[in-house]
Amino acid sequence: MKRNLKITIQDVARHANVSAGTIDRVIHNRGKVSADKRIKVEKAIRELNFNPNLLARTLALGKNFLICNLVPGAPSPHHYWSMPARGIKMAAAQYKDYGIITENFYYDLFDEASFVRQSANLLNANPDAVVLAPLLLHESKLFVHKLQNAGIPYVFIDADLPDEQSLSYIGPEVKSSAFIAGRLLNSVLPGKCEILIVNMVKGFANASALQRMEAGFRSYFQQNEPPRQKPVHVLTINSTKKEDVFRELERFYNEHPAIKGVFITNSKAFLVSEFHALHKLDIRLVGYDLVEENIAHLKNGGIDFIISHSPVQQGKRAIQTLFDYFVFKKEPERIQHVPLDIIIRENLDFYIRFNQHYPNELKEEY
Amino acid sequence: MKRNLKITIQDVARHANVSAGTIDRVIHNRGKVSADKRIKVEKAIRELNFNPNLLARTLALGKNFLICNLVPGAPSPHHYWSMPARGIKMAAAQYKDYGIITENFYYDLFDEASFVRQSANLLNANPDAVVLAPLLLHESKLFVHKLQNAGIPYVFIDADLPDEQSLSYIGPEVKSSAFIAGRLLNSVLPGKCEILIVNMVKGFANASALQRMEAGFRSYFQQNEPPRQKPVHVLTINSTKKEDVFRELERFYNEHPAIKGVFITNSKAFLVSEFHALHKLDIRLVGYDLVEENIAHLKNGGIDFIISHSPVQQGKRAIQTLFDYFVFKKEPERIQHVPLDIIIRENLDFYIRFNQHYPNELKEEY
DNA sequence: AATAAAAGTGTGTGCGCACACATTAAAAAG
DNA sequence: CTTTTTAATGTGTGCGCACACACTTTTATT
Repeated sequence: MKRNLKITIQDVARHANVSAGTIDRVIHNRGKVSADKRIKVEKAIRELNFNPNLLARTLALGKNFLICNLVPGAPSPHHYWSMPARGIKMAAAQYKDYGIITENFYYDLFDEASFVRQSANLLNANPDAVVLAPLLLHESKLFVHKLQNAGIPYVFIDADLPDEQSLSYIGPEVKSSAFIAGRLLNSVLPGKCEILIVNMVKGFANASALQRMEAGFRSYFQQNEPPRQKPVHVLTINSTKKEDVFRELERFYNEHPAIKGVFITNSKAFLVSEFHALHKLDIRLVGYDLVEENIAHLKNGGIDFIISHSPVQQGKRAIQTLFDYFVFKKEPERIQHVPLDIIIRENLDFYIRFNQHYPNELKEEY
Repeated sequence: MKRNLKITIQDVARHANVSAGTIDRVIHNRGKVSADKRIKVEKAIRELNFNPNLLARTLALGKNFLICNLVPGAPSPHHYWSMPARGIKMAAAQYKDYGIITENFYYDLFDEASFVRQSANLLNANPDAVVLAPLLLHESKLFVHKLQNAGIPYVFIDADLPDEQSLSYIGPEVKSSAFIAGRLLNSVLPGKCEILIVNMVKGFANASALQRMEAGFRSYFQQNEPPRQKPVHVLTINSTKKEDVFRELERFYNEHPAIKGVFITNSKAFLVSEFHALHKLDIRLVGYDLVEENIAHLKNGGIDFIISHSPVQQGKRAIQTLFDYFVFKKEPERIQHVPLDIIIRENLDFYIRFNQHYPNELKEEY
């Protein structure tokens, strides 16, 4: 516990034989500074390795930035969308003293009207930046254009709209992700069998992402090295309700008894796993997202692999990106692909513990 | 960009009809405060949801904490130990304004004397806390006891000494890690073949960790579900030099031609991969750590899986943990196991980009 | 040469907090 | 009922910075 030995503006001022104000002018190249003093100051800054104290700066500025998040609501704390929300919350806590304020607006994935409503509410809040999960294609585009007109910067998480002018996209490269799913699935499959992709969609969520996923997955089985080259079927179910899924699976499996591996393109792999358990089917499963139910089925062996797109990190990084953008004026990378984490029973617990439950969860006590 | 709407001590003071000084006394329960005022103040704090501004607090306190790190030196920027160092640097940059100062002391993994020397230097620096990679068992214990006597808290990264009183251990659970290695290796192996564990050790680094690794790895093959149950050999090479390794491998493979899978317990899997390439051997490989050479061999297919213990995160988390400990007086968890990340060719790039090269790398410009 | 207008520079205040100090009220001692 | 002691409370300063303002030089204008 030592006393401060930091270089301050005053130190630089003394060293350059000018006043603090001049240092300030040089740093922000505001106002008039004579050439010789400017040079002296720059020299002093270099020599002393002066680095402005971000704390003091933030305090003095007293500026606040309002970041509004428009993401799907999470019906329960174990729902997928509670994870990005958690990441956002963590980052918000971390940066709150720096003037970052966040406000969440939740919409219902299956209710376009709710998106429209909430996006209007969001605009009313007059944000400085927006974090958006653009899962409803059409509505998202309209909304984004409004942001564009209002000059409000925005970042996408989870899904990208490559044609739009977002500051950044933070999320997976779904094609590679699905390719990996193929590789993992194949590694636990016998040489000869058939494979199924299961889509569950209500409405027209993000059809293009689904297509890229399918393409990525298929491309693994189209290469004919070792024992790949398996028939790949697709089953699309217009619901995520258990009874609907079970009915459709039953029908499909009856017609295709050679299916030995299934790839589920959303976070509902556990439903398929339940079905397999019920009918004592020995079928291997790869799915997405570490939601509570998938965790359970990973543990009991019903699911072989889960690919996780670090949803918590996505939320966190979105806020960090905007923070850097505002405070450091740092232009972010247009695309920030998240890791494609391979989760199996054995590394599950470590992953969850380290990534989800980590601190900085605001401490209000002292 | 809004003006501040934060609750300050002054707000609380007005609301409770007392002066700022009294609020301060209540918050830090320092000095004398009458019962009724204390209650009023506490009520006001609750009602206004007052939260002290960490920035202002840090600024006012002007305290500095010196964290000294004693870790192996990295001969090149792609060496394994440059990664924890990077994490430390990142976290140090993040927290520098909060008064966290870090200083690094590097020792040579294969030179006990260097450890002793550097640990003495470190103590001279009079640190408030220490981050230690206790890879030299004996010397580390001696050193840690000195810290203990001096009342200096410390955390371990990468390896644990469970008997010591460290604030926290941040690193892998090696047994599970090796078990996963077994599972992954087996997934790319034919039903019938033999398996090899390769240890490369100079001196007696951390024999116990090696043993736990072996045990974890073996335990996978001792379960007799599907097609496990393979003979597991061990080859220990007292060197990491290419010629030594090649010679030993050649000798061993001649005697054991049925080897089809190898598990390398340190970060030198690429050496074995090179050997395989040279002799056109079709042998599958699992190893540790995303060092540059392993990355290359993952890409060219010579290595099938790399398990990564998030070395960058380890360094980062170590500093974060100490920061929370000092600033928030938060007692950390004794064990913080890092994720056991499974890296294959296809998720490699995403992993590296996202985890290693992320910003907050100090900005020294203006 | 006298004045006006820039250009260049220094000073002072406040951000929210911690802490030393000054002040006042109440209790103990005489 | 004073005087001391002690408990209770208020005030003022500084942390490092940004920014408004006042001030002093130059330079341009007539």
